[in-house]
Amino acid sequence: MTARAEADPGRPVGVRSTAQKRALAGVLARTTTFRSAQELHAALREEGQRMGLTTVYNQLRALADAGMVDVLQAEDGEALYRRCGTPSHHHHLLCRVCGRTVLVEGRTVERWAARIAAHEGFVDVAHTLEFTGTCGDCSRTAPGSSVGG
Amino acid sequence: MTARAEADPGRPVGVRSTAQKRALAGVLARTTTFRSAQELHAALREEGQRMGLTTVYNQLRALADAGMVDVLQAEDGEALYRRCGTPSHHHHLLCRVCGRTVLVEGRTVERWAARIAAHEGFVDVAHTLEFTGTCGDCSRTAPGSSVGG
DNA sequence: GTAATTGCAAAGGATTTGCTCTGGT
DNA sequence: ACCAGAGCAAATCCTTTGCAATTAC
Repeated sequence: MTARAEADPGRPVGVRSTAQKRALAGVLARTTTFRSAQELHAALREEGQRMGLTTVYNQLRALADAGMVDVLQAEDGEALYRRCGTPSHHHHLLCRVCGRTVLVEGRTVERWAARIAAHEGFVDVAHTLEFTGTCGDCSRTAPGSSVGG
Repeated sequence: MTARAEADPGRPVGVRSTAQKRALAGVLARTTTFRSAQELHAALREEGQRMGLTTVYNQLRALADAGMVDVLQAEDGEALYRRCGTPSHHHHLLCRVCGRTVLVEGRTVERWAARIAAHEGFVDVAHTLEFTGTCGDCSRTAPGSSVGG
């Protein structure tokens, strides 16, 4: 999905403030890379937080719905989350080795999508666009993978 | 994924010809829409073929690796397959109601991806781009879903 | 006090793996 | 005969659901 439900960023999700919500928000605030629900859960546990996996999933979904975190699908299908810094719609270039991400502003696809939709008579068109590659640091460090052939 | 392993289309995958491979090839040949491994398996079973789910997955993966079928991820994460008609890299606009797909030639993204990769110092950059919407027929038939708000 | 939240346990669903039997060549 | 390939059963993995205990307000 692309542009989704909008919400006022900065306002807590849900009606009550709990230690779990705060803890998760804390980890997300301190993290700059995309992390899976499982990783976040593990991280929370490591720092001594009492936190259930279910709650992590619940919270993450709520945060995603509220537009407060970005969600992307890793190549293996796992969902990765990160706090959303840019409110506008955008995409990411993800390093498959170190997980580093670069923001990619995507005015181009947006327009393209709209044009195609109109041309084909489709409505409610959403798009998924993700880039995965090996960043400069990692391609120098890690061997292997070059262009096929 | 973008450019993948290349193979000679038209040549059977694997060394031996089996009834299962032929049956799967048959269904794929007769189908114009993307279908999940599970659906293909069910279809094969219905027409009386003796076919195991495992085999469907194995074959599908082999065919995908050989570039003989297109694979795309549905919104719910399920993988969908269809025989590949166009050898060149392309994308799809998928109707989330009836499953109809429209081919989208994507020279644009290709170039864009290359430019971004170069600019950010990434190598081996692949991309995933999918469009989902409701096609004209379905938006007329099925109610609901209009632009959010 | 009351309902939102938490989170364990179990379910669910796609895909893979272990391993043995079958069948193509 | 020999090994690629078929396929059942069980295992994985991520994610969701049921539901009772907890706790913010």
